[in-house]
Amino acid sequence: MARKRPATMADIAQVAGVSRTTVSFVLNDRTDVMIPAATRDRVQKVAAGLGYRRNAAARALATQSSGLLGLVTEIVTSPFAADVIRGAQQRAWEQERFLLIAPSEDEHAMDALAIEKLLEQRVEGILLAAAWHRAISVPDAAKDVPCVLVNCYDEKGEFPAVVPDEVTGGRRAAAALIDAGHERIGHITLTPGIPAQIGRLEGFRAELQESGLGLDDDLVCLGDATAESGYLAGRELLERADRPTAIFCGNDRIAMGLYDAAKDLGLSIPGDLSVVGFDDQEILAAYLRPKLTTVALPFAGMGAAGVSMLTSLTAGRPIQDARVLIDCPLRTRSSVGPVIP
Amino acid sequence: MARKRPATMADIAQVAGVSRTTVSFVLNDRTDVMIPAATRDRVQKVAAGLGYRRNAAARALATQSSGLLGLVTEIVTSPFAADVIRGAQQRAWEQERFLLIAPSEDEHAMDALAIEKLLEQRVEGILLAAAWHRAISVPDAAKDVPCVLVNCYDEKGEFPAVVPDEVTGGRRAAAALIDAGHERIGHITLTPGIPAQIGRLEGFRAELQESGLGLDDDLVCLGDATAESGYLAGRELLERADRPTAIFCGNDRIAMGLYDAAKDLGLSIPGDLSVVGFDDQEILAAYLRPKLTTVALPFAGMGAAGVSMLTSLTAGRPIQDARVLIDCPLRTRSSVGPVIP
DNA sequence: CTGTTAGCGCCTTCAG
DNA sequence: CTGAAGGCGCTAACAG
Repeated sequence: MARKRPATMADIAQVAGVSRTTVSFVLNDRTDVMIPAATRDRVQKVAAGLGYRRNAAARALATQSSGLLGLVTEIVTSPFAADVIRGAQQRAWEQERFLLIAPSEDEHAMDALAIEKLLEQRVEGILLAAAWHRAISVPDAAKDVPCVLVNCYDEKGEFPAVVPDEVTGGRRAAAALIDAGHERIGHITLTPGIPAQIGRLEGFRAELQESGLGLDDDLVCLGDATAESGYLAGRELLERADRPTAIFCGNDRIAMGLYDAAKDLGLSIPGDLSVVGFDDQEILAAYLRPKLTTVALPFAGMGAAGVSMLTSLTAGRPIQDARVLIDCPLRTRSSVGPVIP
Repeated sequence: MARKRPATMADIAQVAGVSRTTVSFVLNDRTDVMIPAATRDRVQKVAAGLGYRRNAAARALATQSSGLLGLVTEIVTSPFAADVIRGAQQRAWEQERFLLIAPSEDEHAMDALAIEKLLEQRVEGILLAAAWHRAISVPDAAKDVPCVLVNCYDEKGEFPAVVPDEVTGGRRAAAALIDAGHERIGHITLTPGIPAQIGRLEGFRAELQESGLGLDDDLVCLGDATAESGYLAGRELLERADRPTAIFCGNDRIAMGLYDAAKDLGLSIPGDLSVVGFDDQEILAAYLRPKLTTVALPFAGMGAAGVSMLTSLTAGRPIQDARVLIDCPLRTRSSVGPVIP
């Protein structure tokens, strides 16, 4: 292990026989100052020779800017958090910034402690990401730097937020079913009252309305985001004499339960029943048999968008929209088929 | 947005009417120096009043220690990377350190660029995590700080590494099947030659051997880690007159393919065939029907263990084992049943 | 016990 | 074009 003290700019200056200023200029590629190519070259050679590596802390101290971004998220409990991290991380890396992650355990408040720690590191901006689309309360400390909400929003609307476009997602689901010729289409909802449930249903209903079909409220069953509820609601809907030929599920887990219900009733998918889910839970949706057609919740995209907004803000560029809706595209697989009379 | 310059120790000193040293002492809770409770209190009050927040960069510069740990991983391409991050992140947080993540895209060399960037941030140690258990070549730069390998190892064995105990995992799978009374047990391997394939088969074979059953080489089919290969190998094994009553799959994806093969042949699981997988891919294993009994690959645990090793090293404490094996526990679900003659 | 004094490594006016 | 000098916020000897 190399034990020797890392080379500093001063070392380079000494060896190259120039001043620290000159070294700084060439190492930072400052084009505004003219430095003879010869000097420039020599400095660079010496730097490389000494194995010079810039010291981020020193630079941060001097420039008063760390190049760090903070991300607070429920990393320990939510599998979705990982995707947000991935997207945010990737975008941050592209922008030559590092992402500092701090875990949040509090459903309600996005731990103030996490934010505090991030602020000590002098992050230039903070991303608060929720595992599921909802309203959160933001600790005051978050106001000390630009702050963007991901997959959540504050009641007062004080912070810019990037959230999934649930409504359009719902429309997409409906459209897929309508396009396949279905007319009796049911829906199993998520837990009543949460933004995802409201938005998805709203879009779903709107699309049906506009297509002239309309939504029969009788075909809307309340669920609660679990496979269990999907199974139960599925049985209920499918055991009716005039059962729907297609069902839009509030999420993929519900769809999974519905698959089981259909199986138990001897109904085949998509022959007897077409199904559309929501979330596109990686492995689940792709591995159900038949593969589930579903609307994707682009967590990585939201993370990336959040970082972009943040860097705009930290650069002093004001944000265009206070609320960015991220599109939820349809992932067509094999659970939707034509109506078979 | 609070625009005013953050308070510094000097500010506190001035307001509290003491020297910066004193402030530093009380704020760092240094017990080795005796400071009157009164002074201590006053300083703390002033600090709180001013909304003081320590400046990590300044401290890092002064102490020559950043409190940062680096993690290089294939975050963009591998879903497993997320678990390593989760485990590492959590452990790092517990130890009051931040984790800096840098993406690796190179299968072979764990990008030197990522390491370079991490070193610029003066991370105190680096974790190199691979998406699948294998040998990697480590860039020289990694030697500038303590470095631990996760889910991989270097050929020369120069770096401490934490890897899954594939062999014991293979034994666990065999034991589960043996305990259920199976005697004709087959195996569909991973891609031949990789550590996981070798280790799992070795453990599997050893356990069978020791139990007196032994492994019939005829019942070992070569696969390649995909569901496709699982299906094909599955058909081959199951169409035999003396088909095995149980099969251990090199991983969960293979098991999924095997499920399909069994289904196509009209064989029920676990009635006609017992199956054990490997990896415990979250959603997949838990959601296959019937749920898959499998051996877990504890990525989060490896990440956490890696961080612990790293902090030991950075603290100057030499590492006990150069190679730590992380246990792969059996996750018992519903795909293993008794032999039905 | 507390204050004074140097740096840590880098950036940035300001002169020469 | 290049050098000298000061400061970013904090820690750590070393005196008083």
